[in-house]
Order: sequence, then C-alpha cells, then structure tokens
Amino acid sequence: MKIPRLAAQTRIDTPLGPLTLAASTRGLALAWFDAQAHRTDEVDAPEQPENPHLATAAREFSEYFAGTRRAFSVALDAQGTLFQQQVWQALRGIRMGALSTYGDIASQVGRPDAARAVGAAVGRNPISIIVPCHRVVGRDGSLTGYAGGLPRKEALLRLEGALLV
Amino acid sequence: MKIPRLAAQTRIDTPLGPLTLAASTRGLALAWFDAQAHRTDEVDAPEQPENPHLATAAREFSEYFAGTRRAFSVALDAQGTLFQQQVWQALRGIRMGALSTYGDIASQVGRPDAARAVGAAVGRNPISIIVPCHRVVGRDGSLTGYAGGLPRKEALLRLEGALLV
DNA sequence: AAGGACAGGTCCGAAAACGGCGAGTCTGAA
DNA sequence: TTCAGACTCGCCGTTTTCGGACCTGTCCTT
Repeated sequence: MKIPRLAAQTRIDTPLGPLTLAASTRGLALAWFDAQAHRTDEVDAPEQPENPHLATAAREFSEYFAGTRRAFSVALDAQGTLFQQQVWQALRGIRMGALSTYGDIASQVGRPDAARAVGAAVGRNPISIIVPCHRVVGRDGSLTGYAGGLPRKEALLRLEGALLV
Repeated sequence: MKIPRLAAQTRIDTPLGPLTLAASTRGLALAWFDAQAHRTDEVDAPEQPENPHLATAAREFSEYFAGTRRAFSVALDAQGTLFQQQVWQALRGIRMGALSTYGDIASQVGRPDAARAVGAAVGRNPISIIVPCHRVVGRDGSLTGYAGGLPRKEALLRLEGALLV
C-alpha cells in the first residue's frame, strides 16, 4: 500500500502493546501494532508527538482503553482504493459492542458476492481500532483473522463486551 | 421438519399433560406434548383457541379422553415427505384398540424391507394421538419407543384397551 | 500480461451417520 | 427342551457432514 506523505509520527503504549501512529496534514493516517501484517516497515516521518492529530488520537486511545470512550472523533486520512474506502467507511458504522460479518459488509457496499474481497480489504485497514476491523467476524461467528494477531482481536472484542464467553 | 405456515395455535390440558395444537388454513397441523422429541421449539402462530380446526380438535380430544369417542374427524394438514405421508396415512387405518407393527406398516406402504425407515417416519408424526403412532409396536410386542415418552404410549394403549396386562 | 493467494460465503452433490426394525445366533438359566 | 436376553447384521428414508466449484478486488509473483 502506498503511504501518503506523512507529516509526523509517534509511538504510544497500550494494554495490547505499543502502537505506532502517523498523521498526514489532513488527519490520522496510520495506527499499527508492531509486527502487524501488511505493514510497511519504515514510516518516513519525523517524531512529533505534539502534532495535533497525533495528540488527539493518543488521548482518545487512552480514554478508549480506560473504558471511558466509545467513539473516536479524530480526523482520519486513510489511503486506499475506492473499494477499500467503501469497506472502511462501512466498518465505521459498526458501533462498539456490536459485530458484523464479511458478507454483511459486502452487501452494504453493493457487492453481495464479494465477501472474500471484503476480507482482503478489511485486512489492509491502516487505522487499527478506530476503524474497527476487529468487529467483523465470519458468518458462523468464528473470528477468522486479524492483522494484529487473533489474540488481540479477541481481547478487543472482550473489552467492548461483544463476546458471550 | 419444515412447518407450514400456521394460522393459529392453542394449548389444551389432557390427563397426560398439556398439548400444544396448531392449525394451518387447511386443518390441524400439530399436536405436540411438551418436550416432545423432534419438536420445533417455537410455534410461530397467534394464540387463537376459537380457530375452527383448533376448536374441533379440542372438543374431540376432550371426548376421546372421556372415553366417548373412538375416531377423529377434524381435518388434518400434516407436512412431510411422500414416504412419511404414506406411513402416516397407513397409521390412520389402525382402529382404536388395535395394534400394528413397523414391519406391517412397511408392507402396507409397498416397502416390505423398510421397517426401520418406517420407525423413523412414525417418530416424526406431527399429530399425536389423532395419527395413532402409539398403536405401532415391535414385532415381538415390545413398545420400543414414543416421541412423547414411553409412559404416555403405554397409558394411551391402556386407555384404548389394547394392552393385555 | 497472467496467475496465485487471501481475515469469506453460498450452492450442490456425494457420502456417511442415524434411527421408535426385524430376523438369525448364541448363551445361560429353569 | 424351552425361552428370555444380548449380540450381529442387513434393511432403508432422512438428516447431517464434507468437499469442491465459483464468486470478487488487490497485491504479489512470474
């Protein structure tokens, strides 16, 4: 995936491990766990925790993990194909505590048979957690996969109270 | 088993426990004891004891258990495969007080060797008592099984005077 | 330029499992 | 001898399970 010109980056700690954040001039562009699948190794931007987008994002992540925030308001600037944009947009419609399936997202995007393509697109989501790709599961309820590792996906859903067991 | 579109349901009391009745527009479709094997948990139909088929069935059940009725006349609408329909039809030919065997029914249906399949079909009978699946016993006279529980089968046969002991 | 691999899902056919059986054998008691 | 009771095996319609074929957008590899 092409990474847009990035203005600043920083790293924050979370209960699930360190998170690398990066922002363009228009908003948060990246939120990656270490060793995340599909990630580009090097983020070419200066360390600037004071960047407005990064600062906002860091604060909201902190509140999210503390359990006092259920939705994010930081501006986003995710780069991707039209199809990917549509999928990611659909993801943002899944509220905290709720779940959706790859097939449901496919239908929402107007391609009922493209569930598999949705899976690929979901996997390329550049902004973990805020774009809640972890809230998408298989039709039969199986977690199926997560770029940051299935344990993290399970932990996130448990934190959000979306899992029965 | 697929349940046809049901128009109405109700519950009646019998000496053997409560019975759930349901009817389509064409006739009585269900007569189930609680916790009956193979039963679908939810019957999706409005409570309407005044439905003609249900009212007739309720009256005839009442008379049957009072000992003043030996045959039912309410219209039936049992849903099942061709084979099951044939088996259930054959069951209706067993008069009160009489007994038949799984092998006999198999022969009547034209499949002399399908006694075991008959057993399966008899077990799926949706209309207890009226379609007298309780009048079918093993070749050696053993009761073998009953969806509503063997005690009920024995009680019914005793009520009908079909048991020697 | 073409082909494979994916964080899936549906459909369809084949194959196996599952019963409210019945006939045949064998065994151990009266 | 006689006769339950336990075991085996063949019987058959139905239900469940399983495996492939196909679908779809991107990215990666030849």
